[in-house]
Formats: sequence, structure tokens, C-alpha cells
Amino acid sequence: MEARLAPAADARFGDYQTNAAMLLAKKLGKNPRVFAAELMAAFDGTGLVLEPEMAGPGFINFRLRPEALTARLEGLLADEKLGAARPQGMAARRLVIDFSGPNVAKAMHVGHIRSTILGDAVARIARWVGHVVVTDNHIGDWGTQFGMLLVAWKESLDREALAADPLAEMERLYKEMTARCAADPVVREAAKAELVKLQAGDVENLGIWKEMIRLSQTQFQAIYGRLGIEFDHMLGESFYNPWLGETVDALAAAGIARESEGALCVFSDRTGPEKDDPFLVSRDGQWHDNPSLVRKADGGFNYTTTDLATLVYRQREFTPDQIVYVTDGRQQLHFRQLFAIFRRWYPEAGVQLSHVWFGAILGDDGRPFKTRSGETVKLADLLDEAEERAFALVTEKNPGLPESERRDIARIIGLGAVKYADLLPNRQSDYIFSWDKMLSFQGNTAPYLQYSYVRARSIFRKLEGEIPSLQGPFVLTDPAERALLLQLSRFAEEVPRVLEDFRPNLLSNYLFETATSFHSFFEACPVLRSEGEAKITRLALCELTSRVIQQGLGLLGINVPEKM
RNA sequence: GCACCCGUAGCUCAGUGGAUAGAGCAGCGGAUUUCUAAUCCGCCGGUCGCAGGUUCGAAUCCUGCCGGGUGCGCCA
Repeated sequence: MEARLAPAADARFGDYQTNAAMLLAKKLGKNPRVFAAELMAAFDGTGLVLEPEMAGPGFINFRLRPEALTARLEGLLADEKLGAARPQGMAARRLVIDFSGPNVAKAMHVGHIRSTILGDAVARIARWVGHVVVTDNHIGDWGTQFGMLLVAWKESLDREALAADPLAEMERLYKEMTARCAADPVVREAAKAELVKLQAGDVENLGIWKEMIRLSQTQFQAIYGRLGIEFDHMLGESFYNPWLGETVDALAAAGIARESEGALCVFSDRTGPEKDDPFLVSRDGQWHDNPSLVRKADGGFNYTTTDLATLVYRQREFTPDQIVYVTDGRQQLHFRQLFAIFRRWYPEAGVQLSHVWFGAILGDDGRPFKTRSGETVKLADLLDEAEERAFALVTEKNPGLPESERRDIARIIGLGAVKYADLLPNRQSDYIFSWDKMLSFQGNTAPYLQYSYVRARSIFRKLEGEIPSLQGPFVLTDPAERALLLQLSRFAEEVPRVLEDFRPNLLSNYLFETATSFHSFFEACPVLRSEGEAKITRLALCELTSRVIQQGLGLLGINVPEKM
């Protein structure tokens, strides 16, 4: 339970409220209303707020002075960070953020979209606030699937198909082999043999493997380019291959892992309550071992091994305060085990390990989102469709614009819609994918926010003659102006809040409220037809609104057009 | 079986200890000689799955139950 100064629940109560008196009074055994009165008597908010008021069971409500608000407007206009910079006294944190993680030889699909968009947004916000961020894309470029792919590549590769569409051809090989392996143990053995050769450094197999990576990288870059996403590192699983053996040896030597049924496993250390222990599972009323394998019975390593080696490498190389893994919720148990193993292995390590997980994307039938024919939706196709649909809408609304301009606008709107739809729900919720909803110009959508930006900017093009300098004195004459300004000033509070639990939807909702507040202001307060200080103030509010929306969307990885 | 998540308005979702539970869509009624109406204003709509408990205060925390999803040794 925490004392908090928060925006007032209802504008009638004022601008901000605090529950501090009630919480403190409880601790001190005092009457909350009496104690609130004592606090208020001692409070000195001269210059900032009017006389605070007590209400309800002991809330203290504050109302900002108009001159404090207009001073704030001046300050925000002059501040590139719009007030959201890390406070001077607060040390920068060092964060490693692991997200996206596509697989070599497979087309990126909807399953990668949330990790990619969420991770990118978190990275942008952390940087904006002033933290030191390392982004790392842990690509799936190593593992058992390559044994199968190597067999298929050697036996049935279609060179022409590969040249035309490398990913499609590699996926064809993979599918073919999955079926063959399921049916034929001889093929399974062949795949295993090719994998062993690859792992032993066989020249031919390494060459094919590298070719598959090269072809896949081209595709990744195309997608990330469209999405406007860059990574500091793309250290795939294979990068950690040299350290897997020593990782496992160290775990065995430390007594953390031991052999069981031929595999090397980490079991529960029985130090915590059973139900919280990731290495135990209950069956028939009894707690059974649920170990994590770090070396398979056939001597091969698996993803826990790689993840541990990766964790140790990141710890050593980047010395982070926190490592953030952005993956879907189904991997919760894996990460609980992974973190627990690391804690036992490096009990002195202070690094904070966070699994930032998210829910599924569903079709309108409530089942996992697929194409009509039941196939996985490829990310490239999804982005194409978003742009096409946006193009149709832009053409319908604004047919007078030249096609190239409509294309540019459609790209911004389409990609923005997809990203925003992903960042709007609470990340832990499953959400239903809907083109109509995300591309609607009404409601809480990217196009609505982008339109708000366009409107705020268009005022400045309409100004005749020179654009006046947006200098005070500012004067608030309408309640809508005051409400908008208060809302704009909260950008500084909302952005850092996203990082408390990695919830970009807080920013999405804030931006929507800002846009709504702007439109109300814009309806109620004519800008161009006003004069003097009122006009300058309104122009300043348009300027600040456009910057808050542009920067806010920018932190979510979404661009804005100048016209729509 | 056990663990994790979800159940809030007709639909899609916010709200993870504070005041009378909010938004969008849908529905209904208004506003336009436009600063792009791609907008705004208003109305309608809820037993926050159910039952207990904790406390000044619970959609939120705890317990049990019902319903749905996901995960549980050699895939990642």
C-alpha cells in the first residue's frame, strides 16, 4: 500500500488528489480526517496550488493555480523532453531488452509481432526517459531443426524456388521433413547425423547453414526496415555455442545440475514452498520433480542451456541492472526455472531479471489468429494488407491527393494501426485482431490520434503571414483550454509510469485522452478567429498538443503524417 | 491433477487498495455558410462469474467454487 499523489478521480475534486493522510493515519492510529487537517495546515503550496481541500474519508485535493499552469505551458514548450526526462538526482539504469527472436529458415509471422512491437516500444521509452538501453535480438539460428533442414536441402532443394522466394522454399523443406521424420525413423537418424556433423564443424554443413542464415537475415531486415526497428545486437543462439559445454560443466561442478535418466537436470533445492517451486509439479496429490534439462540424454543442449549461457554473457558484457525478456506467456515456467537456476548459480548477482510476457492474438472466432485456410499469418502479408486497406481508406477520404502521397500516408496509417492495436490492450490480455477496429477513424485507434496531430498542425499552415513566436503571457479563458493544458502536462507523469511494469498501454490510453481533450478544446475555442494573448495561447496549445502526440506515438514506434 | 492467466455494459476492452466502476463501437437524439464532420455534445446501457473473508474503504488482496484459455523431461 503506497501513498500516492494522483490525478483526481473526478474533475470536480480538483486536479490532483492524495490518499497519504488516510494511509499515514492508519499507521499512526489517528483519525484520518483529523490527521488530514493537520497535514493541510502544515502544507505549503504557495505559488503552485490553491488552498487544498479535504473530502470524503480523508482525501486531500489540490487545484493548480492558473499562473502555475501557464508557467508550465511555457516550460513544456521550451523542453524537448516535454517534462519526461529522468530527474537529475535519479541514476540511469542499464537495461538489456531481449525481444522479437525470429527463427532462421522460417518466415516471420504474427507470433513475432507482439514481442517485436512491445519490446521496441519499451526500449524507446526507456531511452527517452534517460536510461541506458541495449537491445538484443536473440535469433533462433541453431538447434535440432537444422539437422532436418540439412537433409532436405541436400536431397530436394529447388534452386529456382529458392532464388524466387527463399523463405517459402525453406519452409517447404522444413514441412516436408517434419512429415518424413514423423513417418520414418531412418530419416530421423539422418537428420540427427547431419546435426552432429554441423555441430562438429563440418565444412559443407556449415556452408549451407550460413547460407540459410544469410537468406533469412535479408528477410528480417526487410521487415524491421518497414517497422522502423533497429537492434544494437543480433546475437543468435549459435553465438553462444562455444560456451554451452562449460556452462553445463559449471552447473554440474557447482552441484546445481545432476544426471537423471541420462540427461543432466536441475532439480528443486527444496528451499521454498512447493507451490511456488518451478521445479515441482503436483500429480495425484503428490509433489513430483519437474526438472529443467540442461543437457539431453543424447548429449545435445537445449534452449535452457543456451539461455543460461546468454544470461552469463550479458551479465559480463553489458553489466546491466536489469534484463528484460519479452515473450509470450506460455514461457513463464521456462523463465521461472531459468531465473531460479541463475540465482543459485550466481547468488551474489544483483541483476534484476524480468519476464515481460504477453497474451495471444486471436481471430474473431476466439481461436488463435490464422488465415482463412488455417495457415499462420505471415508478417510481411499482414503489413501489406494493412497498407492496402489504409490506402483504400485514404483514397476514399481524400481522393484529390496524388497517388504517391496517398501511398506514403497509407504506409504510416497502416503500420501505425497494427502497432497501436497491439499496444492498446493490457499486454497480458489476449486480444482479438480486427482490421475494421484498428483502421477506424473513430475511437481509440492510431488513425484517430494521427488525425488529431494533423489537425493541430494544419492550423499553422493556415496562419497568414509570419508565424508568431509562442511567447507568453498566456491566458486561459475557457475551461477546455485549462483541461487540455492539464492533460498535456501529465505526459511527464505517464511516460515513466510505463516502465514500472512495462505497460505501454498506459501511454496509449494517455494519448487517446489527450486527443479527445484536444478535439473538445478545438471545437470550443476558435484559434484563427481569436486575437491577442488568447490566440497566442491557443496556438501554443496546438503546438504542444502536436508535439505530445507526435512524441508519444513516436515512443510507441508510430509515425504521424502531415496530411491525411 | 497441479501451476499461470482470464471472466467488468449487447460487442471489444481500460481500470492490479480509494470517492458515484470508465472508454470505444453498436443504438437513440442533437451540432456543420467547417480551423479537414476523419469531429464534437448529450442519452441509453453494469449483481465487476458465484460465495465467503481481510479493512475506514475491494473489480483490485485472501480462501473456496463455477466457466474459459495456456503450460507441465529431453521443441523453443
